[in-house]
Amino acid sequence: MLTSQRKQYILGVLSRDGQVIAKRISQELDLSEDTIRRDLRELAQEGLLQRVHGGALPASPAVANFAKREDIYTDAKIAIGRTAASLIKPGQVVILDGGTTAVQIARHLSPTLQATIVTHSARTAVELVEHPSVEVVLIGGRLFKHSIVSVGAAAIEAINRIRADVYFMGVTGIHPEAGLSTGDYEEAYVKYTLCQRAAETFVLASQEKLGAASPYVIAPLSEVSGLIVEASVTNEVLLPYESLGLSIIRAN
Amino acid sequence: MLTSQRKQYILGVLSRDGQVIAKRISQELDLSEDTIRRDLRELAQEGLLQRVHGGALPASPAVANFAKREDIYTDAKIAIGRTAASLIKPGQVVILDGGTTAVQIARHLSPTLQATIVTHSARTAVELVEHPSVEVVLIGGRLFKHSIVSVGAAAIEAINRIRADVYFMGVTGIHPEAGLSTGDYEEAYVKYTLCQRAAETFVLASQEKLGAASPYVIAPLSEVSGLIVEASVTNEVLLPYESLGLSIIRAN
DNA sequence: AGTGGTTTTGCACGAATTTGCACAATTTAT
DNA sequence: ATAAATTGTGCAAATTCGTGCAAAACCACT
Repeated sequence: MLTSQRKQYILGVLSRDGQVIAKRISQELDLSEDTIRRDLRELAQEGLLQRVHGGALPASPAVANFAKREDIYTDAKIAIGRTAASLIKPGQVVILDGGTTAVQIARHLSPTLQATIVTHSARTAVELVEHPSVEVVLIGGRLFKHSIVSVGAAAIEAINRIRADVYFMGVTGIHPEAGLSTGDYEEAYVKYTLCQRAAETFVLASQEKLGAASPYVIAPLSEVSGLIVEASVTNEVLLPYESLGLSIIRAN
Repeated sequence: MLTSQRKQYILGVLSRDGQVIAKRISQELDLSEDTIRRDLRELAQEGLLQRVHGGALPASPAVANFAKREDIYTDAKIAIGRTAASLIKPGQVVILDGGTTAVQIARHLSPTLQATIVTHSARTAVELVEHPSVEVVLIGGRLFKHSIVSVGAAAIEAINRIRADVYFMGVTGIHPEAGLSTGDYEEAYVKYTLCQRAAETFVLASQEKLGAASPYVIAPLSEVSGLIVEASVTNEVLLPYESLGLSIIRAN
């Protein structure tokens, strides 16, 4: 990777996340922290970012506000997305759901990762076009406009042709007894089918989803392998899920 | 290998990979790094690329992106898009292709139009989410990243389940004898199949496509109903197409 | 063919750049 | 207040760069 590309990458992370953490970049790119720190120093010299202890922030506060405006950019979703992305191993076939958290996963895939990403979300697919080395399989069907995902018989049929290693599922409700649920009937079927076709399923469980239930049940919690939760969730809240045998992955 | 060929090769690598690494090129072509460096220096002098330590990057990534974005908004494409949109009647099943002109069609659909839009372009599908009353059917498959469309066996199979009233086809070449052509092998098959499944096919024929030919043939001109061209095209240029019995629709 | 001039190419060598490590100083967190 | 993390600096190794130079290839013309 060329030096100027690396700087572009850093600026990309900055505009995506609204912040840069030197240590994290060095891990993502497999370079020493010294090198990243040097880059940050130079970029700060050019006025492209503001150096702070531990990393960097956008040069002008206006940029930060812009980045945070959409709800895609909440810290929790970024953290969950990054954590989910880090679970993917080279060569795996991964199913990404629709929704803003899934978009964050797509954005945080290691730029050198070689994998196949299956998605029924046109939004996620468009995001993945930027990634140089992942193969993308798009599931077609009737478009459910609210969340820009394919649903219906055609989608189910296409999904049943796939066998994936892992599925990152987005939901609107996670409840110890009611299980996983969402707000659309067709979408619930699609999510259930995706879950069936993946060896492991992890649920993207931002704070407000825990303990909630939506009208349409996707599957009981026994069908999934674990939850990816934000760091701030208390152990107490997670207890019922742990006792169901789910592995809990904390994002950081 | 001739010097100018080598430079072409370097530019080819640059546009494919988005980067050039001097050492790698010298190994691939079995030449000294000095020679490659000289080439890079000269190409940079001509403004065809941007020299960086270790290799080279596109002349100006910002400019390239900007041009790509700007590309959607040429007057001709807007006019063609608006004209194509006006041809759609309520209740029809319409196939929209990928490409920037198709996006313009999507944007110019009457907001009260009730119709079904079939597309294999994730980009076009996302655009149509804004439209309140059209039903969208997304064709899935392997994602061809260059144009963000689904291709491959899965796409062909899904398309064969459809019967549409009209298909608006985008191409890169329209030639009286060579017929319709495009730059990707798989994409040509998808376009051909879409054409077969539509009662009528109109080709979105911006000025520069007329008389041009690309490597992969989609279909002869006899397979389509007509061309939608921009207003400024001379009658002379259109004569060969009219004599083939194609109806010519002028955008305005 | 031969010849003189130009271009291209590879090599040598010193300069510049990049990168990772050690270490001491500083900041942050517990 | 003490421990942990982060930072800047100096330094050495590796890579890359530019320049000068000579051999080879190519070209135009006789």
